[in-house]
Amino acid sequence: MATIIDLAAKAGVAPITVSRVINNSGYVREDVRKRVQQAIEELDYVPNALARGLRSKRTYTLSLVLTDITNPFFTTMARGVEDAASANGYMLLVCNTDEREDKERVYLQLLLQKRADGILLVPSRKLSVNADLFRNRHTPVVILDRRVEGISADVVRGDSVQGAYQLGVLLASLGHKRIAMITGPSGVSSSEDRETGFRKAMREAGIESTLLVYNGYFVQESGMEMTNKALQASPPPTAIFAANNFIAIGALKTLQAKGLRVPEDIAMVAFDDLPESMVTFPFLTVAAQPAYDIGVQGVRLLLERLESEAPTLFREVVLPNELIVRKSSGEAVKYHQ
Amino acid sequence: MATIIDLAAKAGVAPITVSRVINNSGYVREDVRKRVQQAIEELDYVPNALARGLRSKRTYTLSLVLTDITNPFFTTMARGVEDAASANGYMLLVCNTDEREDKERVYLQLLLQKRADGILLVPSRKLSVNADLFRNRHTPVVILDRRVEGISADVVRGDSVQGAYQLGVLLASLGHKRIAMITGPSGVSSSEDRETGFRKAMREAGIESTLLVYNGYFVQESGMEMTNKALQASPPPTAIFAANNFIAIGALKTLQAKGLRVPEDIAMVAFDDLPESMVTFPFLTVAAQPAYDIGVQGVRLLLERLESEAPTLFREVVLPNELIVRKSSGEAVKYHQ
DNA sequence: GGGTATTATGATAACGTTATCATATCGATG
DNA sequence: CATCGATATGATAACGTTATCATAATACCC
Repeated sequence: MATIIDLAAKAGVAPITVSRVINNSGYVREDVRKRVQQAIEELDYVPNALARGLRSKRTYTLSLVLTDITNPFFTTMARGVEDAASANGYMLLVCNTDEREDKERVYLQLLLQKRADGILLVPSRKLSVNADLFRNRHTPVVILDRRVEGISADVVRGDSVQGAYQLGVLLASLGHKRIAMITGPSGVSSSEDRETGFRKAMREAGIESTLLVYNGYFVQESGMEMTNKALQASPPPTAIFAANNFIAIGALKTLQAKGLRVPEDIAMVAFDDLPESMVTFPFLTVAAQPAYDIGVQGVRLLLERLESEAPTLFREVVLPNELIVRKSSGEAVKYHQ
Repeated sequence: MATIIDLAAKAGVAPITVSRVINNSGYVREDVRKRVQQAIEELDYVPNALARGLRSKRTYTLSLVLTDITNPFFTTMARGVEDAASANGYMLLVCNTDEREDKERVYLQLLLQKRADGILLVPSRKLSVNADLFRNRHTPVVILDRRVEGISADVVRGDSVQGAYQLGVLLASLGHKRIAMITGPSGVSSSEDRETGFRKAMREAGIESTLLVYNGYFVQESGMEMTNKALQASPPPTAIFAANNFIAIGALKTLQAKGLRVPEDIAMVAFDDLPESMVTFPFLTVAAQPAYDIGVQGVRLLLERLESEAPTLFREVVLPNELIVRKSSGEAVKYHQ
């Protein structure tokens, strides 16, 4: 493969002059530039990003480490990250941790090795065992979607407390007194924050004491299991709050299997909307997070820090959710418990 | 950041010995290995993958260029690629082209610059304007999901002809005589192959002359538009074949908006299943492609070529689809046209 | 026309690692 | 004990690029 040395020989200049042409830096006379560009064409030259990165200490690569690439919420977020990155001349590396801290560690180490200019991370746990990887390193990090302790970084996330609170207020206002919350694991901030917000709404409505809470995982099967358990409670809930989209779909499946209609027999609300393109008949009432925007803002903060326009203190950007009321939350409840 | 030179100084050995420890290559005495490993710990060393790749000409990175990361079919395929890559010690770079050849070109150029060891490509067109990028380069390429002309590469794809044929046979056997096919653009092999397979079934059933064909794009909006047009035909179709999942969802939306019930008023079949985790009540009859497996097989062929166990000739792996009959295709039609 | 700023080009070294070749030690073998 | 293969370590150069510093040519100003 041709190198700038070959190009330099062909164009009759020094390698560094070729470098100047490629990078559009420094001074190059117009006719020299033409000669070099012609040599580039003729030799079918492809710059070696490894050598460039090694010498210049900039790879123009960002990396995104997230927990579940099959979840449309994260796919959308990733799209936001990608668009913002590529608009600024950066490539994006995406890694998937399956919510596992060991995989997270392996990937973060690999990314540090590759000298990505910056990292966007959806941490799998609030208390990260991988926080140590970032100490004494100058690779800047932005935390997305969740809070984490022990990592000095900017944070961009949706307002889980507020979104869950709104959904709770809605259910309470519809007259529900016995509500089940099916959520992710404790130790994950989004899960905990949604519980906090929802509890607050319950407390204000005076029905916190009858609240049923089930902790599981942010996947469909877990949604099914938790729903099964919730339905066995006595008295059973008249409404369910699912803490993310996959849990919600699992719940709907279980309800359908049991012959329970939504919202006639039981009401449902959930966190995270599904993309319009994937749902034939949207009917879940949700707190929709600005997934795409979380990604875009994350890149903005990261690039500011790379170009050292950022303040020394770390920032936390909390974006509001949108409450979308559809069929699944139903009408006001007409009966007593 | 610490380098192997620092480590060497600390451990009292030559840099190359440190390299041997890190790579587990050559001979190193046990006590020396221990000393070096301790130095690695103490200095919190992270190898520089840029320098490694530059010198050794191997980056242990594969890249995947696909057309639509928001489509669960491709997400699943990407999962297969990722799992297979990481199981073999390779990282994965994923790029999204939005079916645009200009974006495809930019990304392929970047990947060549980064010296990815191999590329997995879902080409946006059958006649690729970017084929030239691979000539006289030794970066091996595997084409996924589609056929392409002018690129010397292994190919792994689902059998679009067969899948579409099966769906066509099914609809014909149910008694449909007037069927609309809503598909992607001509010039994309998957789109064309599905038309070929479907037409074959129609021909064999003696109803090719009444077939309605609409070309659009593999996105929801296009599915809506094509369905609208199809319904205006005279006589209107009694069944629709959607050539991918997003087109199908668009069609369902339009049918619902018009108050048409599926399958009672009009039957539907489609290509590509949606993941179980995303659909509450699966009811589309589909030809499901082995998306995950396409990814896995692609990596296998690529790695074989990297380790030069592959034959000189290029291989084409065509995986069968699974016909999943659900509600949307309905019962046998009881009426005449 | 002498001095200064701007434009243009290059020599050299360095980024951090490993390929290649060289050399030394050790144990086993007959 | 001479020989040989296995074990162990290192010196040197190279991968392809750009940072840094130096120098030359040109333009500009009073």
